[in-house]
Amino acid sequence: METAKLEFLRGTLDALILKALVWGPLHGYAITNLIRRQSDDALLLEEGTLYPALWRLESKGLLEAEWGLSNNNRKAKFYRLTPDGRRQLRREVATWEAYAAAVAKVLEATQPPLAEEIR
Amino acid sequence: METAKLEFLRGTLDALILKALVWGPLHGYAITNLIRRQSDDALLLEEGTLYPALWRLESKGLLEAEWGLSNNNRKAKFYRLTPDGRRQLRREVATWEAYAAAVAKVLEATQPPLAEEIR
DNA sequence: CGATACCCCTAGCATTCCAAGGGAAGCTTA
DNA sequence: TAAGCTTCCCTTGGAATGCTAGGGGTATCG
Repeated sequence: METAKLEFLRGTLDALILKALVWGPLHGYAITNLIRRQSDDALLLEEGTLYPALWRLESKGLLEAEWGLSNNNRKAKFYRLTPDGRRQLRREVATWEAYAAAVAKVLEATQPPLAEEIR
Repeated sequence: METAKLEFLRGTLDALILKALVWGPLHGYAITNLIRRQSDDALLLEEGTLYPALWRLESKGLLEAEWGLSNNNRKAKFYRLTPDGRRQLRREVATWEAYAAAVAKVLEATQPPLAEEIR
C-alpha cells in the first residue's frame, strides 16, 4: 500500500499515540495498526516516525515502557499511559479541536469579512 | 496580545493564505487580519511565518504580487490568486478535510477496535 | 526453504514555524 | 515638535520533527 504523505501529522502525532494507549498498553506495531484501523486507513505511521515519537513521549514521562510478549509470542515493548500522559492527552485533544474549528471557520467561510475589519 | 502557539499550522498555512485571497487581492498585513478575524482571534500569523510563506507560494506560481497603495495610502504589496492557486486551494481544502476527519475518528473514538483487528 | 508478517531501532535530511531582530512612513497626542 | 503607536515589509538563525533509507532479528506459512 502506498503510504500517504501526512504533512499535517506535526502537532497531532503525540495526541494520536496517547489516544491509542487509552484502551490499554500496546506495543509499537499495534499502535500503528490501531491508528490505521480507527482512521479507516487514512493515517499510516512510518516506523521512522513512530519510534522516535514513542521515545520522546517516554522521556517526557507521558508513557512508560516494559518488555513483554505479543500475542504471537514475540518479544515486544509495551507502552502504557502515565497519569501525566492522560492529562496531556486531554489537553492536546482540546487544543486540536479548537484549532480544527478555527481552520474550518476560515476555509469554509462563504463571505469575506467587512473591509474595515481587516483594514 | 499573546500570540498563540500554532504547531499545527504546518500543512494548513498555505490553504489559509490561499483562501484569504479568494475574496480579492490583499497585502500581507491584511491577510493576517483576515485570518485572525475569520477565526475569531484563534489564528495569529507571525510575520516571520507569513512572509516566507507568501514568497513560497509566489515562487510556485500560486500567487502573483504587485506593489500598490493601501487604504491608508501606504506602499503595500498586493497578492492575488492565480488560476493554479485556485486549483491548489481546492485540493488543499479537500486534503485538510479528509485529514481532520481521520484524526477526529481516532481522537473521538469511544471504543477500541477489536483486538484481532490490530493484532 | 523462501517469502511474508511481525517487531525494534537509528542517522541524516528537509521542511518550516517561530523568535528576534531591522527599517520606513504616517498618524495621534501631549 | 517630540514621542509613540500603527501600519507595512523583510531577513536570519535556531529548533523541532516527520520522512527516507537503512539496519537487525524472530516466527510462521506455503
